[in-house]
Amino acid sequence: MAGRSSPPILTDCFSCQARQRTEWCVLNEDDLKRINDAKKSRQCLPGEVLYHQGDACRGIVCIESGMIGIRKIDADGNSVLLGLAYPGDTLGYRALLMAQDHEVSAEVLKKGSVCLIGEATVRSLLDHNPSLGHRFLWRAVKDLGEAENKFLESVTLTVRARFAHLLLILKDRYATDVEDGAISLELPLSRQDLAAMIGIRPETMSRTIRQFEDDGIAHFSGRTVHVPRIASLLDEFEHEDYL
Amino acid sequence: MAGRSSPPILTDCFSCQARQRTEWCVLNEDDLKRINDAKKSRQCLPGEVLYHQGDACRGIVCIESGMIGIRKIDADGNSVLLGLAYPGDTLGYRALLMAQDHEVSAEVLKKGSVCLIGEATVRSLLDHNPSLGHRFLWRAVKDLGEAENKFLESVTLTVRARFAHLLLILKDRYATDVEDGAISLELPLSRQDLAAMIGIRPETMSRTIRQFEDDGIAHFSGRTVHVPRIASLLDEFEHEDYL
DNA sequence: CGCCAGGTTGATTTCGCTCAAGCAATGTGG
DNA sequence: CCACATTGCTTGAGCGAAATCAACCTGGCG
Repeated sequence: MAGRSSPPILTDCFSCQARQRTEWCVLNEDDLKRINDAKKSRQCLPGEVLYHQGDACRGIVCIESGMIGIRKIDADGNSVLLGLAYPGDTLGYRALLMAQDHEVSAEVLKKGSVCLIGEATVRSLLDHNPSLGHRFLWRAVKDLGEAENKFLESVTLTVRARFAHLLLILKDRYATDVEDGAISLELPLSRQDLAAMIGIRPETMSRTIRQFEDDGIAHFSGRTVHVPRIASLLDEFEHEDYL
Repeated sequence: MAGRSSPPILTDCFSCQARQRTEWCVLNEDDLKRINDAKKSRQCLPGEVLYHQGDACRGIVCIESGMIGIRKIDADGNSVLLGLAYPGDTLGYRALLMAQDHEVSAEVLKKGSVCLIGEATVRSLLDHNPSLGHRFLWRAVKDLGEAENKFLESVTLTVRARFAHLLLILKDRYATDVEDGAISLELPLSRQDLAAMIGIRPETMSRTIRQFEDDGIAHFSGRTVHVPRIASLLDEFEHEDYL
């Protein structure tokens, strides 16, 4: 499914809606022009892989629209979704900075468009614009904190608790409808991808969803979830065992 | 055990052995003088806590000698050792950059000396010396990669495999004696801290060590370990199930 | 229509946690 | 100096959560 190359499109950094949210918002007119000239935009479709784990890093990817999944696969073929990336996020900066191959894959989950910016351009901008480096530093530090939390959770919390937490996180972005304590959300992910996000097997995901149904914590129908009481998710998440 | 404040000592950044390995190696004479004047050095003893999870961040800590453990504790009291820090490592930069409280504790594991550098000094140096920011960026990106690997391992590998990997990592620093495939190492950690590093219970650590003994993979006596064949550790680590 | 990927469900197993006891080394106060 | 806590480590018994193996059931899609 991957690899069918999509048509290039015309996008303009100056009018890019996502730019405000990116690390690039600190660029001045000149720098913005440089990046605008150097970048290549293109559409991308679900299933497409922007870069594979192990690929040489040729530059970075800036998401204008759509959704990208960051996936990591170990030697035994276990696949884990390390995170989701949205418009304004910049991908691949880590491999670029470490000057090594990509350690993760970036896979399109929802159709959208991305811009590719070559290694040389990025390096030159970084060298000559300190505040750009600061933004990336800030970003890396934030990601680092989240990664450490995930490790902590994976070794201390049960699957139920981790799934509850995942739903709480997805809520912030996907809650379509909120009324005093009750929410409903449209998940952007398949069941297997949900499973991959908390590092469990698809079967276990199914069963955990079943449990939440039976316990009245949430109702699942396709990719839409209805949670009558957000508080119950919080209970599951933090109140591991309330005795 | 914590909190008995140790005597300040005199240390000079210019002659600091650890500096070559730090982010600060990019400082010029002037900056080095500023940091040298602003810093406060002191000895620290095992058990002492340099800063607690939840403390406000007042600056950063630079390790001149000794060993520091980075610990994170969740709401239920589960303690995990996220990493070890050595001479040349700089701690607390994350809380400082994010301008928030420390998310982890830094606990002295081996006697040594550290330098404390105030928030204002660090910020001013960062603002006015771009390459310092680049060094920290590089460092954060490296830590991020490691953190993600730990998450991946925790959800895919067995305890045996994770422990084998931990030994392989400790080997690089603590292998006291190597002869064609056989090594012996002096662990810097108690059993419970070893357990905390891979997110398991002390009892499980005991049993895993027992297994390694029984399988002839390693021999443990106190804190010294003898591994007749390093290859067997590698097998445990990557060859999860070879059938 | 057959095929296949995604999802659910059931039966079974296994790995690691919990609870509990015991033990050696160390410390501590009378 | 001994009686005693205390702390770190080990071991056992039992349990429970999640993985594994396997069947089956959809809903697209050629």
